[in-house]
Amino acid sequence: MGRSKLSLELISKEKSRNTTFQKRKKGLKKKIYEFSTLCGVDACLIIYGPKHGDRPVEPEIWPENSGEVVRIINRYNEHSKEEREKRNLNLSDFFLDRKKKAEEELSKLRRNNEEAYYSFQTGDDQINDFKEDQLWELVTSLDGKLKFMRTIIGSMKEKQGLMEQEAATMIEYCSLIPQQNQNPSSYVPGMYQRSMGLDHDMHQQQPISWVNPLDRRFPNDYPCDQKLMYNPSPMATSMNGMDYPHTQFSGGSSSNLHYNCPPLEGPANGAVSAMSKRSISDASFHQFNEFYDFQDVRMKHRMARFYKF
Amino acid sequence: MGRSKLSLELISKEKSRNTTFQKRKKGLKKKIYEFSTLCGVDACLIIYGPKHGDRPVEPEIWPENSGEVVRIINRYNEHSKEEREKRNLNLSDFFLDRKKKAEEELSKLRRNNEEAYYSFQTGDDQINDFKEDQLWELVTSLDGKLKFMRTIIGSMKEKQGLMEQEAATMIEYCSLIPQQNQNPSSYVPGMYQRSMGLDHDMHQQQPISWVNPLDRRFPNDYPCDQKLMYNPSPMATSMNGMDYPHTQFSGGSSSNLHYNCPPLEGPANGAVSAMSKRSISDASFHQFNEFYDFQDVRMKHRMARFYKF
DNA sequence: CCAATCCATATTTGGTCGAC
DNA sequence: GTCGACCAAATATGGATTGG
Repeated sequence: MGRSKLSLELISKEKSRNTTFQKRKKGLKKKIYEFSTLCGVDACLIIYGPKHGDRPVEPEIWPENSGEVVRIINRYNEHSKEEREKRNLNLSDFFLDRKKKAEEELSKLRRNNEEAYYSFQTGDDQINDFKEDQLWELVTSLDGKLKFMRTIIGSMKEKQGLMEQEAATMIEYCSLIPQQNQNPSSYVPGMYQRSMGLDHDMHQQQPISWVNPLDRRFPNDYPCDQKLMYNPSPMATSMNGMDYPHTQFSGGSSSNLHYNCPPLEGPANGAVSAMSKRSISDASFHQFNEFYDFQDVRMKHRMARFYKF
Repeated sequence: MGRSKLSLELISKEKSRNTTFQKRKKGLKKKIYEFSTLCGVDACLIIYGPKHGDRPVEPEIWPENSGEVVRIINRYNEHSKEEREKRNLNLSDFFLDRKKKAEEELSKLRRNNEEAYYSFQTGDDQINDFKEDQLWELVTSLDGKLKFMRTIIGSMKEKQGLMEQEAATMIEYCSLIPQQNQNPSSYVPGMYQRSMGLDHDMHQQQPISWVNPLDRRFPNDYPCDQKLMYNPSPMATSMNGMDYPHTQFSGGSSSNLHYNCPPLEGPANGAVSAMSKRSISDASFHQFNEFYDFQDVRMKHRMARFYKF
């Protein structure tokens, strides 16, 4: 009988496909084992089998020791992160510095979160409970926020010709921020917050104001004209035209349901300086980042641009 | 001459080790390509070559597209995370069922997100841009939300003796939800949203109301007395005392800056039925979950209890 | 030194069959 | 049906050779 020639396309018959899967999987593992042994190199293999209909697919790995796999994956991630950073070398030092600091803070915060998480799981933490109505308020509020954001997004149709390189950089940046944090400096210093319509349990209240899109000034602590100051190739060329997010607040609607975020530090107090808008906390950005799904990814890019880059 | 038999140990001669490395690497990639194609499965390969003395080792991957590799790695990470979480199998069927459904939806949403992400990265998606002031509104709003939540949390001191087992289940549930989603059913059907104090670009507006903590009723579509209805061991025993989150909205403060979330479906329309509160969307929950950090994890637990369990 | 090619043989694997 | 074993063709690949 002998072996028939293979046709390099999906094997149609499920039965023989499964057989081939098993056989070749075995062969593959043997190959990679030999390879790794003979050449003395790190290698790993991840295989997702065809879903067997009922159970969720189990990944098959080589080496069997998943710790090894994680190690190699991390090594890879490290590498690709470095790659990413290398590609970002055409950013100005100004932005690189900001990025670096954010990353440092992030990893610290992540550690904190993990510690909190596990100390909780192991019962080292105390469990507090809350009033139902308060919890429901939160949900309601968040759903409202969501709806609001979607509406805003839906109304945002203007484009600014964001260059692809820039976009890639930003999405990369976003992908560096998969965690929330618990940094108390999560407030916008000196920035009055818009109300969420609930003053329950709030003690500090005062009218809020919001960004008036027509009242803009260029900040003087920020490179308004990137092209002149850095000319960092692709980024810079699309940097102009969006250097005025650091606006003073003024006018705008107000609510009788509100609260304010008192300034924590920084120069701002009362009138909001450009700096205070610049220094909006990482926490906020991270939460922003987490809060919206990929459909809203474009917004993230804009945020990243204003915030970090 | 022909081929000599291999000895399955590190090849000592650097020269021939390198040759073998090159040859077998190629063969391995071919194998995995065939494997993946023939069997139609996800697979990826990471190889670290021997360091060439001078330059840092470059990883070789298959598929060549590093995005694919990242996707598969993430899938693997997701999986191992879920594995870890499956250790808590001592849940009642009631909760297991809910958990399973949530997991399924989640993985679907993740897929969607990943697709969106990569289609974006490869430029298949369009890049839309937004107005700065709108973006800043969002940040401001989110920061305000954060502050609000912290204040609420600070004021929540009552405890209800949440049992540890229950807490573990909930944190597990929460940790299953690391992604946002783009499900349009993210709104609370029939639930009026509290305002965020911004009616810019909003077209549907009407006065909002919010949960009055004093106006509570027990819903009749929800197991008020878990102990009698299910008695699902550890969970149920702590279920009583928090079965009245499904309150009709009434009274409360209102804002002149607001919007509403129109009912999408379900029985609720106008007055909010208990059911409508029950059926608050997963999307909302996920976003809630993402929005707050571990310091606020206790709140998540309560949410999970009201929402899912 | 590297890469491509050749060659002969080592290995892999599709199809089949039998045990369970 | 799942598994392993078997068989023969298909592949992979050490090692030599060739061409830079």
